Formats: sequence, C-alpha cells, structure tokens
Amino acid sequence: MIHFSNPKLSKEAQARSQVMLTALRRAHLRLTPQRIAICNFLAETRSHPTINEIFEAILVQHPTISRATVYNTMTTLKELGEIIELPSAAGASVRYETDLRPHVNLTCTQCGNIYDVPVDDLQALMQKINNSTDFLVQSVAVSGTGLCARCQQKAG
Amino acid sequence: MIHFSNPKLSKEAQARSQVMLTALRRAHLRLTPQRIAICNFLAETRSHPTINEIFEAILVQHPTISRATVYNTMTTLKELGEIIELPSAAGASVRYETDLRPHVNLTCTQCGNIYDVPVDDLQALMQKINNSTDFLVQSVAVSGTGLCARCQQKAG
DNA sequence: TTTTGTGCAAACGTTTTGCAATTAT
DNA sequence: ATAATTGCAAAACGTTTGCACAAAA
Repeated sequence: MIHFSNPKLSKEAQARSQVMLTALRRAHLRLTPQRIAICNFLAETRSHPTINEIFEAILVQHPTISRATVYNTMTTLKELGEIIELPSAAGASVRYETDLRPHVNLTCTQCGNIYDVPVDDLQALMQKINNSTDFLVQSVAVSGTGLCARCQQKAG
Repeated sequence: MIHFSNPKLSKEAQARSQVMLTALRRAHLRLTPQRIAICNFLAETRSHPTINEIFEAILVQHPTISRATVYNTMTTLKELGEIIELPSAAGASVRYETDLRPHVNLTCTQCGNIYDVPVDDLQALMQKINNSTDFLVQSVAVSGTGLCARCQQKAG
C-alpha cells in the first residue's frame, strides 16, 4: 500500500491524512495530487477552514489548482463521512469540521472564530432525541454563539 | 397604544405579532405597513420560512413590497432578538425560527423540512458549556439531520 | 485504454448595496 | 419638517455546472 507520506506533516497529521486517503481509495476514487494536498492540509489544520482558505493554502505549493476541484473534493469527503459541513449564517462561506468526535462548536460573533468544546453527555442528548421522536437522527450539531475570551476583554 | 389588529389572525397569532411590533416600537423604529405584514405572517406561520417564502406570501396582499424590505425587516427583527436565523447549508437560503423556546431543530435530508423537538434539559447543557469554558455563550442551537417519519417510509 | 478528475469560464441563486422617492413620526 | 424606510437596479458573493483536456488506474 502506497502511503504518500509528507515529511512536513506531524506524525498525527500523517495518520489523519492516511485515514482520509484510505477512505478515498476504498471508494475506488483516484488519489490525485490535488486530493492528497487537500487531505494533508485538512489533517494538519486545527481550524475550521472555508473552501477559499483551503484553496489559497494549497495554491502556494500547487499553483494550478482550481476552486472547483476544492469544492469537488470537499463534497466527496463529506459524502464519505470524513468531514462535516458546518451550517453557516446568511451569505457566509461554509466551514468544515475535521474533528469528528461529538462536541460543541462555539462561534464568536465578534471575530468569527470557531472554538471546539468537548461535551461528554452529547451522546446522551442524541439518544434522548432519537427516543422521543419518530425522526431518524443521523447527525447532531450543537453550535453556540457568543463572545470568546479575547473579544470579551476587548469589549470590556 | 395602536394595535393594528388583523381579524384574519388567530388570537394567539395576534398576540405574537403584537410582541414583535412592540419590540420595534420600543426601539423607536417605524411601524410601516410592510413591517406589520411581515410580523403578522411570522406570527401565524408554524414553518421556518425563507426570505423568499415571506416575500411571496406578502406579495399577494401587498404587490409593491420588495425583497430588500423583507431582508431589512428580518435583519432588524433578528437584531432585536425576536427571531433566530437558522444556520443553513451551502448555497441554501437562510430559514428563520420564530419559536424562541429552547428546542432542537431536525432537518430532513430528503424533503428539507425542519421539525421542532422540545428538549427539556437543553438549558442544563447550555449551563454546562458556560461553566466549562471562558466563552460567553449567548445562544445555543442544536440541530440535527436525518430522515423524517414520512421519508423513512418512502425510502423503505 | 478507459474512465475519472481537473481547470476554466459561464451561469446560478442568494444576499447586499447605493440611491432617489416615499412616508411614518 | 425631518429622519427613517422603501423599492429598484446593480453588484457582490459563494456555489454549481458544462465541457474539453489531462491524468490515474
């Protein structure tokens, strides 16, 4: 099995990238340089990048990549369940979640940053929802808005 | 105090509309026919309407209203905290929540409908998040995706 | 060699903006 | 009277699409 290891990536990032690339291969999809670059980027970032942020990051080392390819790849990875498309506000770009563990996303209304918060009983909440309705729940996203620590200080 | 009561609205809807209109007046904003029509519509619907759905509904009785006015009014009502802008998926129109009680929104991936589910311990979850981070949480939205009962039957 | 994926450019739908005319206060 | 709001049209923005070319299998 070819591994496409990238010496610039940390061990953890390499592992995460492999998971995504393996998912692609298992689906009989081709491992193009563009897809590998995108998976590597997603594996090493801890942010919640937009399509454009991914595009610009990869543009540096891969000057011919197109936005359409980034869209295509992100849609594919989403369909494979390797990433989650975060719901977004009016007109704003969609952001992607690469940490698949159940947690809460807190969006700062001032600076726009998204913070991840682990919440242990999220699974219980999801169970509760599933038991109390005839709706077949496939995913639950808990997102909060407010002010991050830094912006609270600035605002006074 | 003028009440702009609309005989076509149910008692409950009239009351809900009044709450929104009062909020506008308290903010020293003007009670235009367009704003009144929008508040009346929001008060009587149990759906999660898009800008366009609101626009088309009001167009019937108010043929000169423009989409921009609907956008303006919804932004204003949102800033006043009278409605909530629901996070949406890529490219999709924003939908609005008029039921401000804490609950979960379940979006059917098949038909796109949004269902409201009351969850009693949502307040507790919000408290927990507030206690475990230095993030000042102002609102929490729990949204789920999956299949509604009707679409489960269709899919088999 | 076959089939999938890429990159480009145009199209699309939603939302925002600027401004003159209108209207609630 | 005056200040806010409307309606229009154009622009901006994110996203999707169609297709010829390139490249992975």
